[in-house]
Amino acid sequence: MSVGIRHDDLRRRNRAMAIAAVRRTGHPSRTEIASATGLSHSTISAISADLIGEGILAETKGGEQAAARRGRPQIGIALNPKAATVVVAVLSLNDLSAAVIDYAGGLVAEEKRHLSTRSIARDQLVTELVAMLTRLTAGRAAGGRKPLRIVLAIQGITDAAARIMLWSPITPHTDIPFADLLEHEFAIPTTVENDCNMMAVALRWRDPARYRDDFLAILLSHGIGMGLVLKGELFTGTQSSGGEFGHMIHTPGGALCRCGRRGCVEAYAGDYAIWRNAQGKSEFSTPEDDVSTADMQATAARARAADGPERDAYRKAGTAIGYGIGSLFALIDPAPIAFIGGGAAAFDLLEPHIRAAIAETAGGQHSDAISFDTVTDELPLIRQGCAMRALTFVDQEIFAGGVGGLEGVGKEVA
Amino acid sequence: MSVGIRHDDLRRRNRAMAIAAVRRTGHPSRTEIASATGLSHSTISAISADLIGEGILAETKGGEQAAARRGRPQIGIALNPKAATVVVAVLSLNDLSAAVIDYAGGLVAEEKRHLSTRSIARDQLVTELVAMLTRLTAGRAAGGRKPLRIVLAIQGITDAAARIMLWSPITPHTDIPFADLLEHEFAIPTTVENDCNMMAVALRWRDPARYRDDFLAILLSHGIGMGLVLKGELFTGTQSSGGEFGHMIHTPGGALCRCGRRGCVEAYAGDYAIWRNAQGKSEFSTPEDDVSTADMQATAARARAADGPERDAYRKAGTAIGYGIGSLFALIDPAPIAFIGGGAAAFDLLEPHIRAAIAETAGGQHSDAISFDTVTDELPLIRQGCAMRALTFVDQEIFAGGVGGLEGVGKEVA
DNA sequence: GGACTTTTTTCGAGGCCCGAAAAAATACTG
DNA sequence: CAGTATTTTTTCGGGCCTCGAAAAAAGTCC
Repeated sequence: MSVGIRHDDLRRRNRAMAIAAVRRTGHPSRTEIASATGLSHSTISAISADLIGEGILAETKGGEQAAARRGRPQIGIALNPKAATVVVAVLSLNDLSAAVIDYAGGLVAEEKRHLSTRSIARDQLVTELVAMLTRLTAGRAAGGRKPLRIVLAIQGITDAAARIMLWSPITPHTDIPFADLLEHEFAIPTTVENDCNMMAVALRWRDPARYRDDFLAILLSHGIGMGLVLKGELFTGTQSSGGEFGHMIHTPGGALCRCGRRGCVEAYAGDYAIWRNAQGKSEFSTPEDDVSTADMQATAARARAADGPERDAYRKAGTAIGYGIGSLFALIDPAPIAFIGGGAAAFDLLEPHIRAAIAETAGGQHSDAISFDTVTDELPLIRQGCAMRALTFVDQEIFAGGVGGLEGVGKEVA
Repeated sequence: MSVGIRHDDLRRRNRAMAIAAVRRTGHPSRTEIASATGLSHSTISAISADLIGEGILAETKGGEQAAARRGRPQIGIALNPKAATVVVAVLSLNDLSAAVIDYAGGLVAEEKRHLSTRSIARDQLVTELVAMLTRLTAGRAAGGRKPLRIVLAIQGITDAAARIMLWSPITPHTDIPFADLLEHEFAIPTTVENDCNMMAVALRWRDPARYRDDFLAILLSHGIGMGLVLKGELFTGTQSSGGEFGHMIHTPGGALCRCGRRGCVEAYAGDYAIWRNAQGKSEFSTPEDDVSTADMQATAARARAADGPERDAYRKAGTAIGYGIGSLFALIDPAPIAFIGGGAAAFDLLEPHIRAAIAETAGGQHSDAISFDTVTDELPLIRQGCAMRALTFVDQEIFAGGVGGLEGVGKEVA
């Protein structure tokens, strides 16, 4: 149950609003913040004076002046990059990458390396992650302050509290409590997020005009994932990170899915499924562990060249995706979609069948109006999503609270 | 974008919290309200003094004393039934019913009548509704105050703003702006809600222990509907009342649905679909407009008696529902389900197949743990849901604002 | 250089919530 | 039965916070 608003919450919330307005807008003037938040000029004046005093925000000296208008010029206010840093890490199939990001979202340092995630031991996986984060933060800890947040994105399912990786296709190990492990190691608040959810978060920051309140980010790669934003909020399941679009049932009793069940969308549209169909193997044969990008590109090329089993495989994939989207649209109404990942490179092969299938469903009446978009490289998107997630946490949970920024952290160090 | 908290919003919100606590709890003491809302005793004391002074709440004189404990006895605070009335109306196939409800949720007056909704003219439909509401409110307007809210529940789809009936199976007419029509007629704020959503709302009030944050209410009748509560909030589509569970696709290209598409869950599990299969007709034959309750009962009886086409029809229905639920659970994780309506009377015939299908899906791992519940008579549930919806609107939008209750309304009349 | 315009800050007023203390109302106890 | 203990409710003063109005600041325009 939601709880009453204490008097001290008031300032906290309004500070959070002001910070959020700055993060969204870039370098708004006080007047702009006031109108964005609906608060009075005097309140914004007081709050921004505090935030600047605490080193969280900073006035943009000079900068590119807006067209010199009559009247006192506006003073831009921006995030102070030095106010904090956060750490993001992305764990995907056979790859681990991480970065340190400053408070304004700028890259401070990054590292990326190969890791045989499918064969590595459980402890070793954690150790490698800890080691990378240690390397990234070690040099910087001396010069500055400890990062205020770690966000780890993984392909797979997490619990609703974003603390435990419940299951992932990239490793046989399950129920790894990454958040606890990293918090114990670094004493920095940590969450574990689903990669597709982070893609959705990133899209919202990248293109707020297009991806505002309601949209889907669908990952087309070895498996099928989805991040869903509804009414401006990331949609998650009740107990898990949720949104397992790839495991909606397309055909009861149908093709064998990597998850062991039958007829999932993924069992038709995942890389392994397209590959399986293109190779003319039985739909019930065991899925490949991995299909190389080169193989998928070759398959797509053959599908484009001639009407053979490859083209048919993409037809089946598009149909499964389309019906899945149709069923989803029956529940949430149509919304714009971004297709992301390697599979999006073959989107030309999928799109007609996706549209045809959607047209057969409840979302179909506006089938033409549904707009698609593709992004082939998912990693930057995931990383950006993690960064924004981490930073908004710092904004709202730490800096909104008052003791924060350079001052507060400085004291802590002393 | 969410907006800053103005100073005057504070009291408004905390008043709303206090009222909500009373509505949930029945007749809590000030101390209980304080702990429920997290506000201090002094604040609650002030707020409840105001609310009592305005005639919104009232101390429960005497009443059944809680086990006499040491110390000053708690004074129960309850909703003042006379503080307001609301009007609820339910429009379903061939039936129109309406009621006036007092502020404490008690029935003041009701009326119910037959209406040939499928053949009636558009204007006539509205006229009949207006006439019934006029009759119900007329006598009372003299003695008291005008109702503060009208909530109309319909089978079918509304827009997200709950103002327009976009489509309904009970009438060929579409896009009827009921909210505007009734507001114009009565000058009372009105919303139009989906019947299944109201069932879900009602379940939450009836049995909060079982139906708290996440659950489904599935209507099994001529068509299939769903109300969905996620994270304590009614889930609606982005553009419509949403949650068209019955039109998720069960089998691409499958049985002909009433909606004109193929393979929807409803095309297997709606009364008309069960009837069609039981009669041995083609899955592609045009659905009956209506199947009588008696016919459905007879069909169920035959299905129970012998393994024939009737039993098979229920098997297909249960399978479709189960796979639909499975796909839904892939998105939202498993949650308790209430099956409501005439179809729930044959739930014994459906349940094994529903469970078997769910077990084949992503929600399957906990298939046994998913608990089902049935309610055969939907109308009281819909009406209660409407009443609670209307009353909580009055609580939060009117009475929380200060000028309200007997006083304020009295002034208005004067 | 003065008038005008727009942004930002300052200041006093009004509200609201909180904690502590007081008041109220009842049970317990000898 | 009177006094004590206990629990609930109210009262009161203090501290914040937001707001509107007015003042100050910092330019452009003529």
